[in-house]
Amino acid sequence: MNSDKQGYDPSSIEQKWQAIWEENKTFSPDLKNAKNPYYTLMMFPYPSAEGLHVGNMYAFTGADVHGRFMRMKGKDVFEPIGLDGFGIHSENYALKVGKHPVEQAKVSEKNFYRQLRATGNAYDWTRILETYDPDYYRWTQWLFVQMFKKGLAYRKKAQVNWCPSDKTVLADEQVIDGRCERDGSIVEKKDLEQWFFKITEYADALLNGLSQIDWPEKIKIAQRNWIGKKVGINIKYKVEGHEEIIEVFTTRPDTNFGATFIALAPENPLALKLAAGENKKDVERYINVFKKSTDQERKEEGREKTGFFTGAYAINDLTGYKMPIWVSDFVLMEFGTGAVVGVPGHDRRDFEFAQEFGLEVIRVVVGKDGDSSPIKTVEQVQEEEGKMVNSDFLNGMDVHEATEKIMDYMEGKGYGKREANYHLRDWLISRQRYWGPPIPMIYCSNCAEKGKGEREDMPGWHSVPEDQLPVLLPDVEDWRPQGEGTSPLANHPEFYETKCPSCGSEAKRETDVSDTFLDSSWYYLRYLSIQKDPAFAKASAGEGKKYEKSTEFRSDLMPYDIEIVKKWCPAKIYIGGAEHSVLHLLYVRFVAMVLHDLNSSLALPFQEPFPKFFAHGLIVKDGAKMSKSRGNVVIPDKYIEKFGADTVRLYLMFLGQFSDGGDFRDTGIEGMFRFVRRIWNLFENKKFEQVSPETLRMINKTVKEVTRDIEDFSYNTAIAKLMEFYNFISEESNSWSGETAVSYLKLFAPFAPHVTEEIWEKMQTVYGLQSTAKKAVVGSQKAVSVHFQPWPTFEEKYLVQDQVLIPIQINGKRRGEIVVGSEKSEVRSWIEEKAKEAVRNHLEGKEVRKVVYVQGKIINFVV
RNA sequence: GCCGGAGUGGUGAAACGGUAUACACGCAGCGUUCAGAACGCUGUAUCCGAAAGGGUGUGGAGGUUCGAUUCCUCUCUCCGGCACCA
Repeated sequence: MNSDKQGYDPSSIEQKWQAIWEENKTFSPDLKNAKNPYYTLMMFPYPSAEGLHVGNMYAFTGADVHGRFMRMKGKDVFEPIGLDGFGIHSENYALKVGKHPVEQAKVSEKNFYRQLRATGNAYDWTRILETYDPDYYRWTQWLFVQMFKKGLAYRKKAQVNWCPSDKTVLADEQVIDGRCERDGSIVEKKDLEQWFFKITEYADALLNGLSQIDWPEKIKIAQRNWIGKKVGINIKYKVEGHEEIIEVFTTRPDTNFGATFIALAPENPLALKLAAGENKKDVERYINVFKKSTDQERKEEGREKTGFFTGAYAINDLTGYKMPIWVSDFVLMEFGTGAVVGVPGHDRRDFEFAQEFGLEVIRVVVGKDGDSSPIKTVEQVQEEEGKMVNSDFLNGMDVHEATEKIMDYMEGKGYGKREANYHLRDWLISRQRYWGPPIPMIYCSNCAEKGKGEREDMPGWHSVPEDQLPVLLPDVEDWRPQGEGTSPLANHPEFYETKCPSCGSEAKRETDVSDTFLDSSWYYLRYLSIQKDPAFAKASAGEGKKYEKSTEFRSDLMPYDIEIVKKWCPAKIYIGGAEHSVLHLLYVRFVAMVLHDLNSSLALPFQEPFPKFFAHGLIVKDGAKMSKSRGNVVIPDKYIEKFGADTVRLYLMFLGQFSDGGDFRDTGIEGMFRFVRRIWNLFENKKFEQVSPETLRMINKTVKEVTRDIEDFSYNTAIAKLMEFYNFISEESNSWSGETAVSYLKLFAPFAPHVTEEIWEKMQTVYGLQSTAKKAVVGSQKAVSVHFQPWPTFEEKYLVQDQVLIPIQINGKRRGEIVVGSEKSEVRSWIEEKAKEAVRNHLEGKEVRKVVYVQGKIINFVV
């Protein structure tokens, strides 16, 4: 082989093509007229920290390969990108580097877009968006207003999660093991009045929708668990000597004949009401200690049960048993009714509690082990299936049957009512921070006094009229978090002082901002609706009236172009990380469902925005997720500079399965660079000739396999097959034709878009292959690009080999092989004879009892 | 504790129930070179053997099958998610 090595210069090639693509709007589809819309969406990045890291690049490249492939398959691919730049991530980074978030956003934006351009992804650069752009967050606020108008946004004083270092409240989804999702500080409880979204109203819809979408099972399971629907019964118990009724939720009413106590959550108001005399003091003290504790302390592993007796008793109607009523912190106020009925024989926690305080244990179920003795140890606690005992009319039934029977019975007697409970809580949406969209609400005390308001159930509250949006985030100097349960904006009368939209009197704006996850809950709709046409911009600035006459969509009047949305949505594929399984991926579904239920022309025609989701793997470094605090963030820039984006893309995609991710190390990246350069040299040096049958077979095989692998997101094996073809064709003795070269180049194009584009161009001008290159018309420009060429096809007839290798096994062990003409492989008896001969020495003295022959594949002798 | 996923060469990793280790990295030898870099060629699971050849091998133990990395049961280890949710 010729050892020419100077030719390939990635940086000049890549810069050249990135500029050409962007200038010609090569990858900006005509959203209105596209014939085969294919919306491929990638989760947009948080542009915080020091820049795009290789983990981001890995994810984005994988998504881009898919998009490029679909484009060559004839789809009009829309592949947008933007920045999720509002929110605590970015603000915390600004805090760290001591810069104003507005300033930092400008720096990050520039840097991220530079990096994103350098990766060579086929983004539509005419439709980028940033969540902190008033043109965007205006509509995030609009979304909030819709939530309010539909009764889905409300205020509630509640004990909420408070992160002391971020100095804001957090949603349940953002608390992991009692710690803040972002910085790991222990979350405290705080009584604050906050804005919530009623995601619980969509709990069943969110649950049921899961069965209709093509998502990884583990994400569906995570969402199912998070929603946590439990079907059971609310049972009412009378309290001896009191008017009060205690209501408990249970999924195991079948065991109710074994109920021996009641436990109340410390927050349950009944606890203090029922406690009397000496007991009252203890209960009060217990509740006070509880209030000061953190969730972390309360839920600590293996902690002994604590609690106090209130002195009161509830009556179990089934048995007449006087159940002592206790208060204990193992009972959660947020779940069910904040009270449980204790059946210590058949619930571990109840047993532990009963042991601690000497309460009676009654067995009512006998399990598989047949143990029917009194339950004395934790190991004996019977939580599984079994047969009922000591339970009157339930005796002998299995637990499932008994559960239905007893619920029917209780409902009939009026003791209780069937009920479903959910783990899912309403979405706490307000944040006491600066860097987010101000919540577009106004509170008027004048209206409040009169009991008036936009909504009957929320006197005094009005949403900001839609034509007054956005409520601009003011550029203030004291933007740092306060820590007093208010946002920095609460110090700015010039921001919050306003007039009531209803009565006109002095009123106050909400000063909290909304959660970052609201920003990202609808961005896919805005991508489709961005208008950056200069004529339009002028018109919307009041300098022209051209647009007013038309009924066309205007991005300054509407959040999204519903006609375009109908054409392109739901997105064909959504690609992103699985770490958002119960955060973003739940919220985005919820918001789509709400928008689907809008009572306006903007109502979405679908409920599930992403019928197909692909979860890419995570790139870690030294076994740990990349993060600034660990100091293991790898930025791709220096690798791109040294080897070119094509090499880095290939290298990342070759690491392993796209769904697996992996540990990043740069050993081997040079090997990939050598491969790209070899391809370059191959096209420079190898002459096109008559194609041989072997080459024809090889290229057809490669087309077949690479196509299948890309369809399966098995990029690493696709690249391996491209290498195999190279190894084959680089042999001096194997010739190729221009047509073969074209096919090969196309297969390579999604992975290495720049070098293939350069070679493609040369093939037309220098190598004189004009005829094979079809011109692609893109936008208003004519672009001749390999990325718009039809994907190569293969024909089965070329895949047939005239010689086949048949391995010979004896008792399943490989002992030899024969090479036969493929037409001969059909003749079983002949193959059998040949094979026997080939492994004669192994068969000597043995009796062949059975022969298994899989035509053209393998032959096995059983001896 | 519960629910997922994964354990294959020195390394990243391949294998519709049919030749285990494709492809690459690394390493070794050779060629090219004054020399190095780069490039090219050859070899590279492991054990016995000079070789031919043979034995053993996909975390471990069983099972189904003519044949198992692949399917089933049990078990160990690692990684992710959830967790005092009644």
